[in-house]
Amino acid sequence: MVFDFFFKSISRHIKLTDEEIELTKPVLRHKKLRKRQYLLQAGDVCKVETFVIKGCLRAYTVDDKGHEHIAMFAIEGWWISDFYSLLTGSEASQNIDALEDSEVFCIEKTDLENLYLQVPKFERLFRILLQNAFVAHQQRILAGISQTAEERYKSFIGKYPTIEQRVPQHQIASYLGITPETISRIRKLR
Amino acid sequence: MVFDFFFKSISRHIKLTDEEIELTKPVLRHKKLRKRQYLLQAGDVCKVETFVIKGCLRAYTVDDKGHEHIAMFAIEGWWISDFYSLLTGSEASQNIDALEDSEVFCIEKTDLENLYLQVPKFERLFRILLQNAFVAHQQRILAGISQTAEERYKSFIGKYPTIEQRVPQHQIASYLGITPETISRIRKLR
DNA sequence: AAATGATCTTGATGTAGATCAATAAAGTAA
DNA sequence: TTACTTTATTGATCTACATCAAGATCATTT
Repeated sequence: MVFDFFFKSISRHIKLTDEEIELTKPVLRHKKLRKRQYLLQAGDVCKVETFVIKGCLRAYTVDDKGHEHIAMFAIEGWWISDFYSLLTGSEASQNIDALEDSEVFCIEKTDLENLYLQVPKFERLFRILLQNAFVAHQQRILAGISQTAEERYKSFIGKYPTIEQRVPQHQIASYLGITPETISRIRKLR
Repeated sequence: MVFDFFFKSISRHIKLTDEEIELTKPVLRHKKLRKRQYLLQAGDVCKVETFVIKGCLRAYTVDDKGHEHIAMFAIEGWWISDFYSLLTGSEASQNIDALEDSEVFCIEKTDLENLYLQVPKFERLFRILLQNAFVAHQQRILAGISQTAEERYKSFIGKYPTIEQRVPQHQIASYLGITPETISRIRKLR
């Protein structure tokens, strides 16, 4: 059953009763995405928070020179959205698309807000997830301002070996703020 | 009264009843810091989340070459801690100190966790603050991987004019991941 | 008031990593 | 099977920014 992975995932942080599980199911919209398919395009408004059941997605901006800059990857068990757009209702600056054939659950913003009230444990869940994101973000920022390209690349591999194996190197380059050529050269020297 | 600024600040996000305010007051430990005084030193465990009433603090790491890298500033109304250390109880990698004579409220981790249960609105408050931090962090990350030193500096000035006026330029350089010399040169060309 | 330290500026030089370009290899589609 | 696209590699060159060093200005302490 598609729900199983979702509830097993969140059980790491909150324990739901059977009734709470039943309250939650209706707000989860199951969706399949083919490789390269957009979940969100810059300029549209991001209406949903998305949980990845299977596959791999990315959120990224495109600058005026046409270069992509990856804000985040999301694999099984992770959440993804253009959070600013979702929060404020403004146009998304980020695109989100699938790097592999994927399956996700989408939750409408309003449904999520109702869920916070009906099942306050979700308020706790998202606080915890946001706490973890805070730490990860801060480490990424500090890495960006204090480490060399090589250090950041090696640390990425150490932290996210799964992602490194699944996504093309130039995507990782774009996440780290370096060029694919530089990654290639780092790899050559062992 | 020192409490006033605190409750006025958080009222932007949550409305507390008088009873809830009285429940909250006892966990706020008022503290004065002199310029350069440490609130936390790397290696110690961060036990408190801190609200800035007055003044300006910074959280930063020091690398093996002795260079400082500023994770965040905090002025009036902002919160600061080594969040990873606070969360996990591990040794702090960050130092926190005062850039000006300052006044703060410290909340013990355990007190905060009790507060989440006694006054669930605090769960909501911190979820909201963490949401805002998420957005700010992501913007800072994308700036770091997609913009030049000049673009990041100008955008910093636009976003945090107060901090730019209060804090020495080399601190801002250290926050942006550039050298003080480069900032000086950027400023010279208008 | 003198002394010490912090901050900012300016110039000379060095370098990590970007850019550009060409090729090869691997995937995917017709 | 061929054709087309995506991905990775390698070399040559360029540049944004760091590093090093010296001097000037400003603030803080005694």
